[in-house]
Amino acid sequence: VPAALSTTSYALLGLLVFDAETSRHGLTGYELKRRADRTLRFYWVSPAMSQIYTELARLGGLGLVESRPDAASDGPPDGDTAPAWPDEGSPAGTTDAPRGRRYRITQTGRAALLDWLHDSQAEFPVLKHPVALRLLMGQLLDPRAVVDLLNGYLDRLARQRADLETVRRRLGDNPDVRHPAMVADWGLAYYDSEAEIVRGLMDRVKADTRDPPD
Amino acid sequence: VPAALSTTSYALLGLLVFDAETSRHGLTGYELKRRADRTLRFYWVSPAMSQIYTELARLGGLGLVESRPDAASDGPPDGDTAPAWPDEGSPAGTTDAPRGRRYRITQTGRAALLDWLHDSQAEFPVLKHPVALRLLMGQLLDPRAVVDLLNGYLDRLARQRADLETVRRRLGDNPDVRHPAMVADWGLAYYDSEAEIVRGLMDRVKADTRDPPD
DNA sequence: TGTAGCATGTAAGCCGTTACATGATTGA
DNA sequence: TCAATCATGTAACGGCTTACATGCTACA
Repeated sequence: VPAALSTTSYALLGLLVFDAETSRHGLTGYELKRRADRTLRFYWVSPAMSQIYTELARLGGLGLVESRPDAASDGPPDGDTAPAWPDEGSPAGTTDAPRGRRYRITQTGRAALLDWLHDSQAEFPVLKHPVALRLLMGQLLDPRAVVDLLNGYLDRLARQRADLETVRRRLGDNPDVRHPAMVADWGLAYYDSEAEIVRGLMDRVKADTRDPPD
Repeated sequence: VPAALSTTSYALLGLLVFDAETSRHGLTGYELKRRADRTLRFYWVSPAMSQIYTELARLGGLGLVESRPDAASDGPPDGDTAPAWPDEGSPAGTTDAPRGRRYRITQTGRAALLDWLHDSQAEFPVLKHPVALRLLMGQLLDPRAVVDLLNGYLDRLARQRADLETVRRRLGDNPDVRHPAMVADWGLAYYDSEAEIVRGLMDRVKADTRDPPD
């Protein structure tokens, strides 16, 4: 029954849940950031490092995540024997100089995430589209500048799509990541549609240039 | 050569430019808000009233907009005779109780907007998509809940599309608003594509439910 | 030896929201 | 006369970014 969290908090909890299902050590803030860069950024945002740490501190305060000093950074790749979750106060003498902290979602955190997934009406997406915004004022520009604007966008779009494609390939058809794969496909289809629309708009601009020179 | 402005500032300047080309009185903060609600919100955001006023004050301070007290609120619809831009210090005695302020873009403002349109590389759009974010964690949910989520989104999408369609209709094929019309068409195509993608995803979720029950 | 990556944090500040306060005008 | 709309603003605060500060490890 925690106080209201931001959507970004839940997004991070989501990343931690995924990790919990595939490993036992938890994630450092740094790793969390990289995961956010890999997937979250396409559908939400990838928070700044500094925000990740503040967020982690907040979630920790609420008991939604727990953290331990990271002593076990790459010991031998033992299957089972190593302590997966070392205790806070490590036995006296072992000054292992822990290099960081590893965070795991707690049961409470899991419950909070589930609550959010269930009873919160998902808000309508917010799109901040600088290209569309500029096109809106296209009559202030030379048609060539408008075409350049749209071409620039197509380039970025292609690069973004390629990045997402890489992510998608890594997911493969593993049923464990069926939903992430669906969302990646969504993103790819979105980029494709966007590119097609923009190409259409470019044609329109070019046609307007030939026919009625304003 | 003004200090850096936020994109939202330029968006408001854009609305003021449009107004300047079709009227001579300028806009009140309130009217600006309504225009933002009509178009800006689909591709950017519609700022809160309070922000519009603060933004207007800032732009005024930079000399990018000018404002006058609003005395001429709907006099007779005279074509030409009425003073379109009353002086600040109105003649002594006329205590017309100006109900507000009307803002117009200045030449400097226009130049700043043009500069921005020309030499700023348009950033890549930012999409904050709560539905995609939730779908990402779909394995934590009952497939039925996932379908509900997507259905809810389809509903909202249809409503949003209808709103934008209304806007689009008003623009018609008037060449003066060719670019706003293009952007509206872009939005409509985007909503259509989004709906199609989501329907596809729903089918996938349903198929997954029938075949491998996880 | 130095650069890149790993790792964590604090401080300042911007952008934007909600809540609050105020008051005039219009029309049912 | 009451509600809705027009109209303008201030205050508090949340979320997030950039800039800054620190230090370790791996490797070329």
